[in-house]
Amino acid sequence: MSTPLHRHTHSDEVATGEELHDLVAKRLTERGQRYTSGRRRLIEALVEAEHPMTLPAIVAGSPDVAPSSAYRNLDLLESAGVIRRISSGGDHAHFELAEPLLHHHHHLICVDCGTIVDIHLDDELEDLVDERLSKAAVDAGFTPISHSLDVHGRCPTCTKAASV
Amino acid sequence: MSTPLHRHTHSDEVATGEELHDLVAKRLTERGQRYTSGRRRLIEALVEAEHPMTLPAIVAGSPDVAPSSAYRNLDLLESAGVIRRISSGGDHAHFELAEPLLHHHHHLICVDCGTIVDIHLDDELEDLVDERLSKAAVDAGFTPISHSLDVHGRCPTCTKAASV
DNA sequence: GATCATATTGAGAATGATTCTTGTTCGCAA
DNA sequence: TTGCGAACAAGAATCATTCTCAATATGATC
Repeated sequence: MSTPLHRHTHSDEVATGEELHDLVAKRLTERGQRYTSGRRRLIEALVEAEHPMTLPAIVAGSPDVAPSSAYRNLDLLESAGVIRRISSGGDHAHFELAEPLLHHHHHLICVDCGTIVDIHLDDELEDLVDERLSKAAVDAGFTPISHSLDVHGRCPTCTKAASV
Repeated sequence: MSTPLHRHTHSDEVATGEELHDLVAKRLTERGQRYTSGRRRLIEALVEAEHPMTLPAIVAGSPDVAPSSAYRNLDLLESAGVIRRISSGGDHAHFELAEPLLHHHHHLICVDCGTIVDIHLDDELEDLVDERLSKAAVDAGFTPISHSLDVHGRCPTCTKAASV
């Protein structure tokens, strides 16, 4: 027995533009919470960046976002399932849009500077990995929710810097 | 082109007992550092636990280890490649023995309590994943070093607690 | 559109994990 | 032994994160 950890989303299923914000609003409303302008600015920062960002980076790029609110709202958006926290990249956690808003994908993480870049695996391999991991989890008594697959290495910039 | 990220280790290649400590000592000596009793206590705690541990857990279990020394030495052992830091599990980072001292493996991480349990995939799948990830990394200009594969879910205890 | 109850905000204080500092101790080599 | 540098431990300092609370914005209801 092995329940799939996720359903692969295809290009046309990923929300974009106003549609994306509607989906976020819906998620929050369902939980009795509001999609305020502050929260929207956080989501917009993540959409525009097109790669996972740290909290300081988001705050630095959006002058109207107070740090204390950023911490609070990033937590809230995470527990609403709208964004995802990635803890492996260096000092700070990185945030990205969660799966219905973005394709299922994995990460290249630079061990030197912490930069994170998205990568995709083909569906076939993804399904295989998914199935095996679910099985292993269930065998250990765990209830699987999702999986993450990271490659640790050096980004182009740090690779050059290291070879000097 | 895709360089393997790691070589699979087999049972008989994993160092145990005194052999393991010799290997750690060698790694440190190569870097002009000593394998002191304090550092040895940390390694022993990780060997005995048989699963990744947080720093507070290690300190709590080894009365003679001062927190400030634990931080310092865990960092040092990590940069010597003897232990590995896992950042995804809850508030605190977890530590485990690094690969030549332990088989290549992956983790089940409880989203509620942060507990981490090791799992293994068969070599065939492992090689396939490895190859595809390396290719993706190289295509993006990254120099791959290792990969990690985590399943996020609920441990048996927290699964029960959640269903009440 | 005015009012109300409540969710949300943001500035700064409080917390708490991690890192630094310092004087002391230890380990290795001569 | 003796000496030198590495390593140690206790506590101070730092800094990211969380908490507090008065002010504000929001959406529902009239």
